[in-house]
Amino acid sequence: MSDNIKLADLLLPNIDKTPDYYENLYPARNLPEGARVVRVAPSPTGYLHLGVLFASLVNRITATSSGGVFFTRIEDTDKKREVEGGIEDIIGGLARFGITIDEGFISGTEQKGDYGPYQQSHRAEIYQTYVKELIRQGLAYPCFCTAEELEATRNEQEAKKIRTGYHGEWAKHRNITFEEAKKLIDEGKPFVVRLKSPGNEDNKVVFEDAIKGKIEMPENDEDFVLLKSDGIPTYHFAHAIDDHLMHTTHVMRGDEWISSVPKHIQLFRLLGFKVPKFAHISPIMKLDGGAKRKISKRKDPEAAVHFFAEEGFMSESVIEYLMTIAASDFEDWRRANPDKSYKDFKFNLKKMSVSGALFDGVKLLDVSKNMVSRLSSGQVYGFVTAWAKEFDTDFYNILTSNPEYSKAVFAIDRDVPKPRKDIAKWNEVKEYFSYMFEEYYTPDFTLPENIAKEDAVNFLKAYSEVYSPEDDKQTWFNKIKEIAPTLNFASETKEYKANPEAYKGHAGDLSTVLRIAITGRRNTPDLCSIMQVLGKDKCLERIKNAIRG
RNA sequence: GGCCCGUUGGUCAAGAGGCCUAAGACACCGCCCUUUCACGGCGGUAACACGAGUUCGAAUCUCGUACGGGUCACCA
Repeated sequence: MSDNIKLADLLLPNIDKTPDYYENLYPARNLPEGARVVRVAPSPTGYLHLGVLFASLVNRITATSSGGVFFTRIEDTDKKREVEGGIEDIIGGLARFGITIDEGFISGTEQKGDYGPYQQSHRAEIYQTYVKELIRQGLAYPCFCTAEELEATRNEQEAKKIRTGYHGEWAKHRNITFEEAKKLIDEGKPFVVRLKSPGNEDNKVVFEDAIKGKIEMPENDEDFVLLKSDGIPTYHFAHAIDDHLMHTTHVMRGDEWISSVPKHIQLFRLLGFKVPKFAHISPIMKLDGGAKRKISKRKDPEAAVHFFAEEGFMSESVIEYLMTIAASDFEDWRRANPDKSYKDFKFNLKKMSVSGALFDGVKLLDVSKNMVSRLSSGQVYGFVTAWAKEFDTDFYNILTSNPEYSKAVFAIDRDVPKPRKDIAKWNEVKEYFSYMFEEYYTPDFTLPENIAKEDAVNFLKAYSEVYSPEDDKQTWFNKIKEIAPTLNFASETKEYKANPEAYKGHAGDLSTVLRIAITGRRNTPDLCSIMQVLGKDKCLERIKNAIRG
């Protein structure tokens, strides 16, 4: 028996399977030509982050566009950083944003698919089987260095201005013998398994990134860690094994991984795996002071996707906005296909930006206003109450105490050919329609400077005589026009503009008076509709109060 | 610092040697429409980081500089 094989048995005595076992267990997928198998592999270290949502979206539409598969995999190899409920938060969050998952974790607790388990902490035996094979082939070895020793090596390298890391002559245990290893093991010394890298820094590894194009980097010569001392793999190793066994065709992830690609390619080749295609997604940036930087969980509220729910953004609006960042041709497509789902958009990785986009909250607002404007009053009622139930129970109780009235309020200037585009998110609704609810209404009969108080009062008196809650828009305005001349106001705006000295104002000014009396504001949606919804009693009462001053 | 990547108006971006006197969207400004405000329509301000080179011709190719970003763990 060779030393390598003895070493492998010494290090991993309980592993009795061989890679062949798993190769047979997870056969190639039966998919049509061109179908892409992609995944998002979050680590449950916190809540769903905007960047993860974005990467998931890009993966999702890539799978959809190619008739492929999108799966999730939980990368929980770092138990120290794990957060309770993290899986549920992330996977559940994706679901709430309408990102459908074909395979892997489909909720916080359920997984489906033939290539699982989809959680790295449950795949230890698989990883160890492959590591054992690498050791047998002399491509991996145990390293007994302590954190202190590694630190000392680093300091020495820095002092000598040499490239830091565990490589070449600095790789202390690279040529450890079976006997030496056995002795240390018998002493109970912990160890990690490192790759015995055959790479040479002077060689170049070239790969074609589906987003960034051709990238050339020095070959990896670092004997990086494959298996940590707890027997769990590092990201690099788990990535190679999992994406091979799960038959991922395109690895699409954040571009912070680019610098690790030489390690990954080396691993795939050494293991005899087909190297997948890589697509590195640029991060969403944020302006901080004058500097652009990657959006950060710690500093930016909008980094946590939960922020958007609290603000009352529809998840569809956030997705729609993210699509405009993801694909430069998406907005053109949207104009041509206003009613289609973004899922019908033919996504092309080539249309992704090579550099990171600044998160533009103003643009999100615009996108969102357009989305909201397309909703019916019933839909708005559903969304607003769902939002208020969680974030504004007072408002929720008022809305649901009289659903028909609430819906009528939301129907104002809505269920019409050209709906208004005023509301972007649900937390604006209460303020926007505050005058429609007695609980929130604040009377304020402050008139514009060009209208005399006396005229306003006289107008309101005259108007309350002829007012009828049954009036349609035309009749409603005609009544104002009829009163206008009696107060020396022009009935028609054009008359007034042609001869402004002859009048005190025009009918439009009088409607403003009425508007202020009814709503306490100068600007509102259609006043006639507002008065119809408010009803006769309230209108008359508010007019009366205004007259009284 | 080493190694990668990037740099077109305030923002997102089109652009792959002549079609660029550089598209479109958001934002901003003006006008029109209009009972207010929105909507809508029309118009406007505003950009190829800098310097060399290749070429008849460069936003597009090459090199350098500057600036920005990423990465250098038993974290992902």
